[in-house]
Amino acid sequence: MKNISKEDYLSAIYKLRDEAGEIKPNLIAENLEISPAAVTDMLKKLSVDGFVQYKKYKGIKLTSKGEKYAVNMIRKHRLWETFLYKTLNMPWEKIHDEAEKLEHSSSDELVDKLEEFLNYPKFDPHGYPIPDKSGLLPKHKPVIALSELNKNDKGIIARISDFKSELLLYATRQGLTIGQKISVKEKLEFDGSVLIKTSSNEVSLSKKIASNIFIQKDD
Amino acid sequence: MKNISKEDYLSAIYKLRDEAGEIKPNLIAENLEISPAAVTDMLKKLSVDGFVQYKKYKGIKLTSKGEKYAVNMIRKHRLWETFLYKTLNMPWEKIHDEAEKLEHSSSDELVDKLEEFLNYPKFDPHGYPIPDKSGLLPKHKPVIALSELNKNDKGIIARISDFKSELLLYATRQGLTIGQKISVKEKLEFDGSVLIKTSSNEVSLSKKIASNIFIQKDD
DNA sequence: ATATAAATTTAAGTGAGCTTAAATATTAAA
DNA sequence: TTTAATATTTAAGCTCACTTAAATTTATAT
Repeated sequence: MKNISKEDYLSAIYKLRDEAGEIKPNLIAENLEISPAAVTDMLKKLSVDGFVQYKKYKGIKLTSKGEKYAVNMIRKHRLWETFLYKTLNMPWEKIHDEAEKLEHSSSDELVDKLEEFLNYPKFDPHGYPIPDKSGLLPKHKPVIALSELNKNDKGIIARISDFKSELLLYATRQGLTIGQKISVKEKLEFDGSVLIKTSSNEVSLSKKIASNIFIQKDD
Repeated sequence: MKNISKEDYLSAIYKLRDEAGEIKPNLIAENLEISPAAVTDMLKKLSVDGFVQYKKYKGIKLTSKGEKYAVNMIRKHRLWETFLYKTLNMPWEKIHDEAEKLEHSSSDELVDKLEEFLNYPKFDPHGYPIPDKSGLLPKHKPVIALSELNKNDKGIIARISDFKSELLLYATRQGLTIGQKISVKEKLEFDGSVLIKTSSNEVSLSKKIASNIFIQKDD
């Protein structure tokens, strides 16, 4: 039995909205690896507590209270990731899970001090923007999933989804890192997989993998 | 309803043995601020899991498995305290509670890296020894509670109990810090309170407070 | 438009870790 | 050594965040 807290629901909703746009209970369930029924349960509570707007079978939306709460969790998460990676030199693919735990165990005051110590970083090691104390995200150029690029498009890798360490390990082994220049050599209609060229070699990626790698496109 | 985990029980038992010698269920209950009945409950579980030796109405003892576990938690706690104090400059009296949360949310691997980053500190900010990776405590001169000293005894403050932030704040305001030289000017039979002299001034302390300050005595 | 599939909610039930109140064992005092 | 006080354990019950299974609503495909 997992013991996912309200905090996790709020972060998950926040992130899913960013990625998927609309938020469905099933998506949350998948994301947190719990049953859909548990999600329904919790949505009712979050609604009563004023964190989400929720109508049965209808949409889910963070209230401004919920939004604030979620952004703060995300902030903690990304600052901890940065600390683990930059300061402690922990491996890329392990910091997400570790930060996931730490974010629930640190006060705002602690995290503010941590931010100061890290010298106010703007992006975490996976390329995600870090909200500041007041919840504002740093300005950054728009990014687009690699799976959405077309043949001959070029750009640099700006972000790689961090929720699956397997993906990160794989990316590293293929030489795909944040900041790396890439171009799309080919895109298969058949299964949506793409062949891309990095500075050092060529890599073929499935559509699913490509959809978790985000590019800052050259214009 | 508090959600104290097994980890807390084991740390508490470990610390109480160090301080009080014998371990009574009631003491654990007080320490964790839960009912004695909850302690009985948990002791049974810890016993089944092989962390403590426990016989109804008889003593409580950590098994070597429980001991190992507890020392590891203490290690995490003290390293986090050191980090919060030295690296993040958090105030003395706040780091205990903060570390209490972090210790449950960090893997052994993370804490080993943290130790390395901190350059293998031997004592935490309150003067407690930090166990190394294999569970060994650094060698250190014996300490004795200030309440046990007699008139004209001299020594230096080696350790101050960290479980009550109020005590730490008070100590700081009185100029009592780790490493400070002190001597006992007077000790009242009446209530056990002591009058001590520091480098800068004279302070009167109740017996209770004096029993939470530990001295490395001059011989 | 209707049948089928998929998503969501409801209902009933579980285990962990607590609570209070009552019962029992141990310790201390008369 | 009996009695009273204190400590500990048992018993019953609560809440939380889950689960599975069944019921219901919504979406999709023919």
